[in-house]
Amino acid sequence: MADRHKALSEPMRIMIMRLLLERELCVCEIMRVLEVPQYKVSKHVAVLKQAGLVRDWREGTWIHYEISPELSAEWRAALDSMKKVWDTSRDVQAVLRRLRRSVPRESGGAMIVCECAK
Amino acid sequence: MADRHKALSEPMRIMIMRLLLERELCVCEIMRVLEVPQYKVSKHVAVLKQAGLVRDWREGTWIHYEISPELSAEWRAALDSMKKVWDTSRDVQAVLRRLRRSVPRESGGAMIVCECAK
DNA sequence: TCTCAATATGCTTCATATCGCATATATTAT
DNA sequence: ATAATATATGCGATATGAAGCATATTGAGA
Repeated sequence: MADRHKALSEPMRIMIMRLLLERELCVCEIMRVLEVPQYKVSKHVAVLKQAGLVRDWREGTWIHYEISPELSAEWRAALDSMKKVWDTSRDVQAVLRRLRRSVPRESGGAMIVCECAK
Repeated sequence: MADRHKALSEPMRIMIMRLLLERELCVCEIMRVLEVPQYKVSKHVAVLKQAGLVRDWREGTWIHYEISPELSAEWRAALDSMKKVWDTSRDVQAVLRRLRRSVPRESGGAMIVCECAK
């Protein structure tokens, strides 16, 4: 139980959870919305999975993540309350806007450019 | 915001928060209910205070802690949801029972015995 | 003022977490 | 089989956090 709270005690993981509360996403989408390197997303998402907060499944070459459908009613309600807390943050709002803009493809840079958000 | 979640990511601090959701308590009551040394309670409670989750005030020689009355409506609701999650834990239930039994005074041991719960 | 109870804090040690980077794995397409 | 994309993972370095113990602070009372 404390493990789940610990998983939720990291800014980037909070962001990821908030995004997944919006809709399921693959790793490359998350990295582009948050503008962070791939290994960070993979690792943080692994912590959330380990805590039983999210679930993943594979579709071809990429992997999707979503809020675990096996969460108890109590946890679902708690996440819903936390969502309202998180949404009072400017940073969270900004990231949600980026998500809704379908994440326009990055031009250059050192980051890998994926094609999953067709 | 992540600081508050971080403050809530520690088992003992979750316990303390749950106790304070029941009623305000002084440090010596908390240490006897949880059966932990004084310095631990002081330190953990300091983290909660630093995160703005609790407030303290002095009454003579002892110091009382309570859930901060300045929390936003969102945070209040979130704590209430978390409370329901926490209450599904056997450990939490056991501690709550100990609290309701007015914390019978410890006989001996290395711990300081306080008199605050007259 | 001296003592004691209640609480806080400084310091060291040990464990855990995160970052950054490189590399490994898996899947699809050629 | 080879190449390329998407994702995961192992490792070293650094940072953060908690435990334990000793000590400091504060207030009440003799």
